[in-house]
Amino acid sequence: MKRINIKDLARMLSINASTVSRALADHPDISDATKARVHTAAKELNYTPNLHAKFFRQKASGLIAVVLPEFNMFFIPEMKKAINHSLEKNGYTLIMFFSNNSTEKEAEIINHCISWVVDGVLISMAEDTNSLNHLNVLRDAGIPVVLMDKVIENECFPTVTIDDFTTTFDAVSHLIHTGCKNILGVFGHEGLQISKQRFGGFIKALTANGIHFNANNIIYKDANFQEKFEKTIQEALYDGIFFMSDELLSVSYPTLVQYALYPKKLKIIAISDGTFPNQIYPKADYFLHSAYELGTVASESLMEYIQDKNKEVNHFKLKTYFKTKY
Amino acid sequence: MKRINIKDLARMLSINASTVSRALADHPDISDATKARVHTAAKELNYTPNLHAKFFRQKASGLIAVVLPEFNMFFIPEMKKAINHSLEKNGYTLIMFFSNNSTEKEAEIINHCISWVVDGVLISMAEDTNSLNHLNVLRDAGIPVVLMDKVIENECFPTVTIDDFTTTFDAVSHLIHTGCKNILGVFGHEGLQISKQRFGGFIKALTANGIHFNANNIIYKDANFQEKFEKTIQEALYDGIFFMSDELLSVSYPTLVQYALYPKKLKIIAISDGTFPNQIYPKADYFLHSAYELGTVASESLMEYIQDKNKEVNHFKLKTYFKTKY
DNA sequence: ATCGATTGCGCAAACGTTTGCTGTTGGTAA
DNA sequence: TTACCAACAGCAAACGTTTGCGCAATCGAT
Repeated sequence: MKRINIKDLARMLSINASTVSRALADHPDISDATKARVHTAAKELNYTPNLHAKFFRQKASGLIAVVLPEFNMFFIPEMKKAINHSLEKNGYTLIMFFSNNSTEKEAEIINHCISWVVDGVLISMAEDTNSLNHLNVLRDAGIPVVLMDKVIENECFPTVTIDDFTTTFDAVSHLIHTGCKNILGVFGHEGLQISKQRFGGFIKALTANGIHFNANNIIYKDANFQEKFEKTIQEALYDGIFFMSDELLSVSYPTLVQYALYPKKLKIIAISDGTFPNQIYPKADYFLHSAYELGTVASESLMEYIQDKNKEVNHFKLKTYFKTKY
Repeated sequence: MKRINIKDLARMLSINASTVSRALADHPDISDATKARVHTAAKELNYTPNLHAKFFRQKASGLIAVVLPEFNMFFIPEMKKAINHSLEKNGYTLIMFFSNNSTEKEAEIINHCISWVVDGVLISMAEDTNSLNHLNVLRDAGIPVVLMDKVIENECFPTVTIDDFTTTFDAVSHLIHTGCKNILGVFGHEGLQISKQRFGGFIKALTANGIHFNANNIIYKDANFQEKFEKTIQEALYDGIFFMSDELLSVSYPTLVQYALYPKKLKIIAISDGTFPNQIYPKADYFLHSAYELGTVASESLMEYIQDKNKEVNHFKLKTYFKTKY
């Protein structure tokens, strides 16, 4: 069945296409009577606008691209909800892209964003991305960008993150203050800036409390993390473990229970949005890194940059909250 | 900075826009020399095509819409990966929409798909959707649709699911054969067809094994599921629990451990893609409902319907596999 | 040398929508 | 009455890309 368009409607109502367009857009130039006629006809004939034609003509799409390293089960769903909520409120539509933690793919996607004529971009960087040069095309095209969560500190693009250093410092200090002396820090991909920041906080917490740090105190995520983790916890007698993320906690947890370490023999604390710590028992302590809050702040911030293209670049650090069981 | 388009390129190279277009598309009519000139110029000047103009002109977008009830942490990420993988292989691009389990929103999205000029739709229905009438607009527009996972059985639209009845029957039978006599079945939203199907298999398994069924043997998910579950497991002495999904297992699990029921006092089995059962210890038994396989089959099936619009409607039931710990 | 086929490119229309401008009414104030 | 303004709707161009068609030049076979 042929798809019906504005011209068809116009012909059938014996009015001009421009009138139909304006009527559908509730333009003040059009009388209520005409608007009513148009709307009923549109409903009747099941008219659906062609968005590509619309975006094409308007030279704007109302689309906001969200570029993420992976479609992770943790963090991402909540963050996406938050972003979507605040975008919809402002009349924008979200469109998601995944880089699969590949810098090249990330660069491709960014060019793709221009092809999509997006009005703004929210991005969380891939693991091994260590430069922001591939974002310059967006700046050149006048498309605002906000980096979030997995970012690279810089002068050009605004960022929204948690205070990685301080949060980790606080989390590890908490372990120490509750009696832990031999702490293992479990970190994400070594190249990530957030890993480095959090590692910094980790070290600082140890040294500030007079605990000597050595290589046994730390493990990074890599291809065969599970085995490495299993080996590690058998080698030394840890009394506390810090997990940099929900994901790391979730893959490590079964091993901890299997070796009867948790909850009896050691304490754990994580930086987490609270998902996994509440899916186990006893529930784990964590510093709440709210995915929802991060998504909200990042997208609202982006809205501001869209409205005021000259708004000065700033860097937002979200607060984190200590959450304990019960 | 002004965005550069095909006409700009054409002007600068003193050739026609159509030649540029064909050169970029690697059309055989264009000489290799010209193609080279065009490509280098395009790269040089950072040309990015305007997709909306392209899709608009072509009257096709290469877009496949995936409509899902929610951005769940279970199942969805894997399924999305599978779909994306097979779509990209075929030159299509995935675009996701979420209905938030609202039938109205679902209908909205479906109209939106037409506006997006998508070439096909993969859809998993919202909880309370009980008719497929809102899909007719797609059929009228000649856009192929494949229902997956959370479907409604029908004659018009192809479906891809697991064999809910049999899988549940097998899962519950497994509990019984390993000695369980008082089994609780935990099901999703009561309105969902998959809940009904799985419930059917549940009953059948009980009665086939001479176990009398009563209201205490079953609990459906609703707003305050957690409390209901907690109350339920205290009231009767279950020796086995069947969970219809990963999600239900994950929200129930802490309670089971808290009351020291799992793993000592009862067995559990779930229909799951294996995520959560492997995030706990001891790992839970489950019937593998492979999200990846479902995504793959559904999208490949959709490709076929796109290629052959007259392909007969069929209903695919995926096999499930029993998975035990270790 | 002739004819037909092929190669390489240009011309112009078309896709559906929006929007600046123009024009026609009818009403109101001077 | 004249002049002006508001309300409403039509005209036509424009957005960037693709594509059917046409045409000239070149090639190969006879």
